[in-house]
Amino acid sequence: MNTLAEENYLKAIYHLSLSDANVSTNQIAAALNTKAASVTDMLKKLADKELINYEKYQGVTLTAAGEKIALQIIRKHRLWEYFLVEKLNFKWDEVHEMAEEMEHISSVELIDRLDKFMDYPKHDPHGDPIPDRDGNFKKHELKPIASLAVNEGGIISGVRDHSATFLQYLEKQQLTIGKKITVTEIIDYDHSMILQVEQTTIHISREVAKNLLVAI
Amino acid sequence: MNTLAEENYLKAIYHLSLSDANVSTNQIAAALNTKAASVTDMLKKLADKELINYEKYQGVTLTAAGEKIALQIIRKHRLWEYFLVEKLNFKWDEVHEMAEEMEHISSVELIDRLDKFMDYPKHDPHGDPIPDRDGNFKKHELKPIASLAVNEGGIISGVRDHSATFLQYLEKQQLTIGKKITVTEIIDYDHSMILQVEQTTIHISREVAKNLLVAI
DNA sequence: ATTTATTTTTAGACAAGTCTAAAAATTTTA
DNA sequence: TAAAATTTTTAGACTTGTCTAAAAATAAAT
Repeated sequence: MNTLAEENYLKAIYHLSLSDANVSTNQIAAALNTKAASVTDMLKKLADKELINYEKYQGVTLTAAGEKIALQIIRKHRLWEYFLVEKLNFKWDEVHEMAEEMEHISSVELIDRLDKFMDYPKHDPHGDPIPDRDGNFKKHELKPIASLAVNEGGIISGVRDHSATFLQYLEKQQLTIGKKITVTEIIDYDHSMILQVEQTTIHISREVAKNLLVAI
Repeated sequence: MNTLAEENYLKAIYHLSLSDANVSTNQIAAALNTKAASVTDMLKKLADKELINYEKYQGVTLTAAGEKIALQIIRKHRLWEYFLVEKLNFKWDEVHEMAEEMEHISSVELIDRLDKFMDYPKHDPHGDPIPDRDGNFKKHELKPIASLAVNEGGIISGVRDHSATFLQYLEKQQLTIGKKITVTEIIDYDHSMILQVEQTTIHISREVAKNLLVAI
């Protein structure tokens, strides 16, 4: 089995790979709040285990084996988040830290039974897709509200920023997963947007619009 | 906070304290499957943190602070075991290893909500009492079936041996928590016992009788 | 196309937790 | 109660994962 640190590296590399095919040492250091030297040490270990493809100074990619492990950890993280929100009534901005611990519980049988217990949810409380036991999931085609034009709209289905402060802001504005929104106006000056959400009108900054995702 | 190793030591010392007031280095080493030298090292650390009372060669006891931590870990272990059996349908002989990992999830809020979710169970699947959030529980007065005389009986309410093989044996014989038993005969030769359990008669060895507990 | 800046790696060190081997303390036995 | 056996502790070493400081490689800029 892999250590906790190894699992966290694989997960970080997976997430970073979504934006950049080749992930750099510094990116990983920033993501894991550690130093580049420590990252280099760990990359050697992961390469020895053939979980990543690594050549000095060239950054890394996950091997098939590494990606499989990363997806299993992400599956566990998201299923536990769903559990915490749907069964234990935590709010969506409270569950990340707990799930960071719970994702390292090793039993596969446990997570499969948890999945069944909750009736095989497809998305976590933030709208992120939950991989099935084989690591498969269909990555939903979401776009930031910032990319919409006036009179376009969609269903709020995910966030780009998972920070508690952003989630709390969305909660307060009732901009939660599943709500239907339409862009009614875009302010030239600062690219802020005015949305129609059910009966109410909400004004959001470009910053928010870039981090809130809708399905068309 | 405490490391995983520290938590495991405190828990082991707590359990060993139930039989012997002063717990020896070797007892701890045996319980944790480690070496006496390693135990000595850890005892120094725990003593520095004032979680145990330790004097060289004299064995250890938990301080109030140490016992509080031990009871919190035991609370978590038993609540997760209950969850695994009652919600995820694991069998009582399958849950120990998983709970050993889950008991180290740190959030207190999480465990309190889990407790509420399951409607505040009083005992885990093996009959062991679950401490409340303040560490309080009433230790049930159980006695081994081996201590009963002919025509005495009681309700099966706990086990002394928690091994999977013993639990599987009990399951197969239908000697499970809650069953009412009566001793109908004790064999002089080997002290084995014949029990009446509902409609059936079961013959158990003295070994089994010593490890199966009843409430009178 | 060199110099400058940035990124990455190497080298050496440290803390936590473990080990083996040997010394010290305690307990048992004769 | 002195020798033998057992238990516990000390001493020194190893592994994992981390760090800082400095060297090497790569990228950017004049």
